[in-house]
Amino acid sequence: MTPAAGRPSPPVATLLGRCCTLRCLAQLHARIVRLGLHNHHALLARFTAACDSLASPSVADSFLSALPSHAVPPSCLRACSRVPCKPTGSALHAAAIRLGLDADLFVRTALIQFYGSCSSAGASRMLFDSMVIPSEVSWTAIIMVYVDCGDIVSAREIFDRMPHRNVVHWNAMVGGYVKCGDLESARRLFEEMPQRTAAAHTSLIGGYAKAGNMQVAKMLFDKLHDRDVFSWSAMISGYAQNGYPGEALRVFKEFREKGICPDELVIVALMTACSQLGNIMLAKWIEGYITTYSIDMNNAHVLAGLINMNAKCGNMERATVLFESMPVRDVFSYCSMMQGHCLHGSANKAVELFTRMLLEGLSPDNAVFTVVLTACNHAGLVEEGKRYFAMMKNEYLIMPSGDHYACLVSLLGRSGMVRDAYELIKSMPGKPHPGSWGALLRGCILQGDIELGKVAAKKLFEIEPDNAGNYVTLSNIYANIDRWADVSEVRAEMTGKGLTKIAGRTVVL
DNA sequence: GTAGGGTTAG
Repeated sequence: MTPAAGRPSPPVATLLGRCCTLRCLAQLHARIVRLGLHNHHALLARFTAACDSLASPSVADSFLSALPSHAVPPSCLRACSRVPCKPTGSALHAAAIRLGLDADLFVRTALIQFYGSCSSAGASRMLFDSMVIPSEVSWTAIIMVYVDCGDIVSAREIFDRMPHRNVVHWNAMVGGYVKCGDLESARRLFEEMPQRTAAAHTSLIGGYAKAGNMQVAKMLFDKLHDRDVFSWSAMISGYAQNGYPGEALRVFKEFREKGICPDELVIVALMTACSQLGNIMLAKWIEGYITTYSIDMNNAHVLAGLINMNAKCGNMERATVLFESMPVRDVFSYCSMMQGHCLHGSANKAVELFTRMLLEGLSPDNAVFTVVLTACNHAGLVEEGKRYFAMMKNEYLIMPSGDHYACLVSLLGRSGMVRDAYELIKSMPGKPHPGSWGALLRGCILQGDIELGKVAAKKLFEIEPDNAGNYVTLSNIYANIDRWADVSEVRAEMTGKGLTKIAGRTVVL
């Protein structure tokens, strides 16, 4: 019995299922060819599935000539769409034409998706238009191509001229409106649906949640009876995203009572809520919960969430273990770690991490600079603070925001350099920033610079006329040096404007 | 053998 005619050698087939690196895939490919199994259908299906899961256009490319089969182009094209890799995808297209496979429905649909993924909606459309009878999936593909490139009008035109629409088409169109932020149209189309699916329902919930409208999101959720893990996670993350961690937790509790198996996204949403609460017991419980349900801890979102949650909840040891275990650290994980150190009084460690991040060749973004400047401020590192501020502007070409300025002003002010801080504020472009003037005022109080403090306070009265706290702060400055006449004057001005100090709020000097 | 919904950090 020749190998090609016989059953595939079990080891190869089994190994393909387990294959998780390109190197392994290449070795298996060599073995397939050596054993003459490259025309074996079942084996090819496994091979292309492995190509698919590894999203490897280069593998697809190099194996193309050796594997002329119907099964290859669609899965390889999917790999090219995911990256996306236009040269290889186009080469596959050419090969498909050469092999006479380009009219195949699966190949054609994969090509429509591929050109869409590399922003060539026009090419997708030409391929679609030349189809005699597009499959249902081809219709979805062309709608999604237009949705993804933001051309909702063309998507709708296609949708309207469809001879037959199935639920997936409706879902895609409703989801398209949600994606482009047109909730009105999404809602209208949703109401027109012959069957309102959980998928369309969940799209809408996500859209309203993203727009910050949790009332409508909740109303839609209450109406949805066949809730699945998607709809629950949309609600939990909606509440968490909008700063209602308590509500998020409440919904999660309800979710648990239903006995539905959580997935990575539910966990990510839950961790967002926990980070806001800073509840270390809850954080520990969540990690246990993750293990119970075999959630993928190596999932980038899960890992980032875990690091962030532990850092925010004060478990820096755990956060550090997770951070160091990452095969490749990114800007986000660095940012979470730096923030955690900053929050828990180890500003110097945050600054150390920043320098390590630069050594690793990562490019800090504006959020990272906010954290590192905050850290310098906490630790009183004047020289470093000035240096990073200049680095941000000159090396990374990031325009400093009001918050960046406020950090540096605060740092200078607290270190006795109130006049420098004042010069810095005066050099700020744009509208006067209350945070920076407030930081200057606090610096003046610390340094006992009454004259400059008055300037800062006056400026704050101007830009925040309704903020009673500024008046209180200025009157406290006078009170500290026994200038009671000035205290009464400021108080009188404040009450004259109808402002009263908010009960329970104290300004810590 | 293909398609549609929910994704973290400031």
